[in-house]
Amino acid sequence: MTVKTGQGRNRTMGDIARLAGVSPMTVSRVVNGDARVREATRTKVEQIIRETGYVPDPAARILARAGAGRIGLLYANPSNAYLAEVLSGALEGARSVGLLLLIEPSQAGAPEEEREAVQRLSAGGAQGVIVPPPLGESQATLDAISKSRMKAVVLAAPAASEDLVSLKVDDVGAAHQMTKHLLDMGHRVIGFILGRQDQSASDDRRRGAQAAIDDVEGAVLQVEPGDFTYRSGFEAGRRLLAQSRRPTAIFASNDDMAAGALAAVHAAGLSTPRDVSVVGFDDTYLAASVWPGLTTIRQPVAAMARRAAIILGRGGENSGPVAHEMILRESTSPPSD
Amino acid sequence: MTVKTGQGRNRTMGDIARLAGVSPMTVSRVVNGDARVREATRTKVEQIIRETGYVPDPAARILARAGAGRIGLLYANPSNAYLAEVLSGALEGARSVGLLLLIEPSQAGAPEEEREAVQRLSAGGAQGVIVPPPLGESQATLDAISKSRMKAVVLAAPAASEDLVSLKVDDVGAAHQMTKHLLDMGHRVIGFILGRQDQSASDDRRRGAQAAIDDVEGAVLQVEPGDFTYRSGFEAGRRLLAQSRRPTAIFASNDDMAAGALAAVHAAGLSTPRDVSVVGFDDTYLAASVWPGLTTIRQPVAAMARRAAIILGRGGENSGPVAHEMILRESTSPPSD
DNA sequence: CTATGATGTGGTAGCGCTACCATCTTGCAT
DNA sequence: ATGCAAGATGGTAGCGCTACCACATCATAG
Repeated sequence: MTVKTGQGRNRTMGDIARLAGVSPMTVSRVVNGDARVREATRTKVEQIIRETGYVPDPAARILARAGAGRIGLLYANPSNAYLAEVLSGALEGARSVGLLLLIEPSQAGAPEEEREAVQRLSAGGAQGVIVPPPLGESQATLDAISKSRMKAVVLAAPAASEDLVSLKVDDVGAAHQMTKHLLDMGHRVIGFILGRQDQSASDDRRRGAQAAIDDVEGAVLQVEPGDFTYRSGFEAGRRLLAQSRRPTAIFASNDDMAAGALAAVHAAGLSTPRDVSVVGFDDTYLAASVWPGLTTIRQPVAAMARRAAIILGRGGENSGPVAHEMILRESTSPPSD
Repeated sequence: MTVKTGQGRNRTMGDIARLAGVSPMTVSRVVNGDARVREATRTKVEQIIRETGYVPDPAARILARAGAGRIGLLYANPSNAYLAEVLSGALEGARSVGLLLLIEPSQAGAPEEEREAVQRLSAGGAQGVIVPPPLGESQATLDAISKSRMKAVVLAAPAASEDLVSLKVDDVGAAHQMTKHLLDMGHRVIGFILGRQDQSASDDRRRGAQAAIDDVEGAVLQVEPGDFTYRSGFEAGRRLLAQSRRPTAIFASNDDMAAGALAAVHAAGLSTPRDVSVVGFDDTYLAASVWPGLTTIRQPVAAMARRAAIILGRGGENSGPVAHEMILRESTSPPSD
C-alpha cells in the first residue's frame, strides 16, 4: 500500500485506523499507550503513524477529555530569561502527561491584575496552576488561587499554605555549600551581598553562608545589602572592596549582582580571581557570558517546571527540595597571599 | 435572577444562552464580535457573561474552527530573554485574532531536529509559523517550512525567499542613527565591535555605522571582530583601548558585547562615559541593568511578534521595516577633551 | 397592502478525539 | 470438547463550540 508521505495535513485518527485496518478506538489506545492492545496491532498502527507523520489534534484531545487536562502557567516579567526556561519546561511536562498548558500573563505588584489573571485561568478550566517567582510570594495571587480551588505549585518560593506545593532548591544548603567551597580554598574574609528582603530566598542564602562561616575559626562574613540588580551588586562590591579588611572573595546572592561585583573589582584596578574571587547564584545566562565565567549555583529551572506540570497532572507528591548543582567556572581561586 | 458568581466551572455557551434567553449561536456571535446582533441582545448577553465570568473553552473553539486558526512558534535557546518577549507578544497577538498558538521547541544548528520541529508544527495543523532568530537564518528550518507549505514570518532576519514575510528593524538605518548621535556629540574616533558574520544584521550594522562616519570629515571607525558574547566584547574593547588612537566611543553590535566593552573600560582604569562612551544594540535586559545604563537601540520585540501572529492569522501585508527607537542612558556623553 | 430585501436569530451538523459499554477473541481449566 | 474469564477490539455518544443555511422579523419601495 502506498502512503502519501507528504505534507498533506488533515489526517485524522480515522484515516490512520483505515490504513491500519483497525478502528479509531484502537488507534487512540496506541497513541495513548493503553496497555490493552495486542503487540502485533500496536506495531502495525505505530508504523502507519510513523509513515504518515500523524499527530493527534491537541484541541480535540483536550475537548474529548471533557474539560479535564488543563493547567495554567502564570507569568509576569516577560523579558526575563528565567521565564523562558520555566515555559519550556512546563510545556514539555504538560505534553508528557497530555495536558493543555494555558499561558496567562499576570502583573506582579498589581493586586487587581494578579487576581484577574488567576480568575481567567480558573475560568479557562485550569485545574492547577504553576506559579513562578515573583508571583509565588504575592499575597494577591496566592489568595486568588486558594479561592479558585485550583491546585498550585509555586516555584522557587516556600509553600505559604498547606495546599500549595513548593518546588525549590535548598537555598540554605546551597549557600552553605558555596561558602564552604570558598572557605576550603582558604578564603577567610568573605563579602556577602544580600538579595531583596521581600523574597524569602534572600535570607535563606545569608543564613546558609553564615552557618558555614561559623564553622570555621577566624572566618568572617561581611554582609552588604543589595536588591538583586547588577547595579546594587556593583555598589555593594565597591563598599566591600573599600573596607579595611578587604574580602578575598565575594558571594553575591544572584548572578546579576555577582556580575556587578565583578565590575567593581575591575573598577578598583583589581583582578578576578587573582585578587578577589566572585561567586553568584542561579546560573543564569549572565553567569556563563560574563568574563571570567562565574562560579555559581545552578537551579534546574526547566526541570522544576516540568515536574510542576507533572505534579499538577498526575497529582504527584510534594517531595523534598530540588537538587541544585555547584557550577565551577573561572571566577574563583584560592586567595593569592 | 440570582447568578452564582463563584468559581463553579463548567459553564458552557448553552448555559449563558439559557440565562440570557437566547440561543447558543447568538452567544457565540456576541463572543466573537459578530456585527449582526441587535444592540439590546448584545448588551444583555454581555452582561450575563460578565456576571458569570464565563470564558469560552479554547479547545472547543479551535476544534470547531475545523483545523483553521492555528499558528506555530518555533523556539530554540530556551534560556533567552529575547524569546520570552517573543512569546508574550505572539501569545497576545494570537489571542487577539482568535488563534491557537502551538509552541514547538527546535534546536538551532541541528538540521534534523529543526526539520522535525517544523514537521510537528505542520502536522499539528499550523497554517503559519513565526520564526525568531537564529532559526530565521537557518537553511534547514527555512527549507522545511517551504516544503510544508506553511506561511512564515521571520523575525529579525531578512526574507530569504519570496513567500517569507520578514519583520525586522532597519539595521543599517539604526546603526547610522546611533553613529551619527556619537558624531554629533563630538566623537571622531569610534570603535566598532562586529557581530557574528553568519547573521546578516551584523554586516548591516557595520555598514550603517560606516556610512555615518563617511559623512563626517576626519572621523574614523576602528572595527574589531566579535561574536555577540560578553567575552568577545570585553576582548575587542581591550584591543580598541590599547590602540595608539584610542577611541572616545565604542559602538558594540549588541548589548552583551557593549557590557563586555564597559568592563574593559573599567579594567583599563578608565571611566564611562567620562573617558569612553559605550553604546550597544537591542536594548535587552542587560542594557538597563548594567551600570552605567547603556545607550542602545530598542527593537520592539514583543510588538513584532504580536504583529507576526496577526499577519499569519489575518493574512496581513508584509509592510516595511519595523520602527526602532534610540534609548539614551548614562553610558554616553561628549568626549572630555 | 403586498413584494423585496436587509437584518437578526435559531436549528442542525459536525470538528477530532476519548469514555463507556458491548462484543468478539483468545487461552486455559475442567 | 466445552465453558468461562481475561484480553482485545468496535460502536456509540458526546466534549463545547462554530459554519452553514433556514427562518423570522422589520423597514422600505412599488
